[in-house]
Amino acid sequence: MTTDDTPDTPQSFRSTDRSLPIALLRARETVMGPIRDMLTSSQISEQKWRILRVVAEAGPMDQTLIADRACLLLPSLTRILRAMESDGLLTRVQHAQDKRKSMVSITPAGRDIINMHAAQSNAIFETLEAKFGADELHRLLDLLEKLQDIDL
Amino acid sequence: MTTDDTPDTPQSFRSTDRSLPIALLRARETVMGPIRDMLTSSQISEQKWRILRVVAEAGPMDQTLIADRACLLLPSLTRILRAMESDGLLTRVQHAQDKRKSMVSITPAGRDIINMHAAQSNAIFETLEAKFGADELHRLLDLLEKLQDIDL
DNA sequence: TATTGTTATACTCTATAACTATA
DNA sequence: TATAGTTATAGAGTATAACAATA
Repeated sequence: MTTDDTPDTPQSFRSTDRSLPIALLRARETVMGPIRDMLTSSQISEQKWRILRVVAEAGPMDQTLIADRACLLLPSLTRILRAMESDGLLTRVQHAQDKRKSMVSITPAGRDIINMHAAQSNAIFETLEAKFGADELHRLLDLLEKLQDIDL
Repeated sequence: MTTDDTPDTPQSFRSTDRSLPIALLRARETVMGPIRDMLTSSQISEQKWRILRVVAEAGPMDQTLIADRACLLLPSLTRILRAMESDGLLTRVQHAQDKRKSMVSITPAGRDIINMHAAQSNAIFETLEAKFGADELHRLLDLLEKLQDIDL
């Protein structure tokens, strides 16, 4: 067939640069480079780092909320929290009213991990601000914050 | 000590909403929700989907470049490409000049997978455009594209 | 009945190093 | 010597379902 309504190579897709999931992933890989170097030195995985940041920020919270804020599934979180509790970075106590829940808090040792990386983490952010542009960086963060709340 | 220059709970970190790696991850999770539903129905992993998109877009390319564009490590890529080749979605041929390289191309069957999801994928994008705002979505994509190229 | 969290299981991806072959 | 890709291996995360305790 020389005439064909369904060509083999249709122009039906955006370039991957304009694919939001791929663009978000590539951008994240760029930013995570120096963060990974930082975390490798203290044997903390990216997931544990997110959990520490989330719990340090919002105080005692239940696991369903941690899973949501740190982008982890509950079964993964169960395993990771068990390890972090046994390393003394977090504590879990049963909720007084709703005994199904366990409330997770950060310990001083957990906070030490965060403080230990505060200077380096802020330096990475400042470098990014300088190279990317402070205005654009904050505009990007605004847009990402808004995107998180879209219901698809 | 009642006076202490290094408080236990220093305000030294941005909120996680303003942490670029976490914000990028949360935003991506939001967008990936419907995409995951779509891919589950055809048994294609996110990684395979990225590889198909990248290779379909740029034609025959070597594996190091695919790894870069699809955000995968070479050892992971080796395994995934072996499976995809055996499923008939891609072909690999040794580069004529540089015999260390193997050039990867998409097959008609691979392109079928892409075409099969084109309508649904575009519908997801259009929903997003409607809910998020077309202008802001394109501004976000511009910023992400710029961020990918920052050297940290 | 629904929700919170755990366990079980199979699979996949990650990360690193060591290796082959080619340049 | 350096690069492209493979293999090996250990570890970690993902995804789903089934389950116990509690609401």
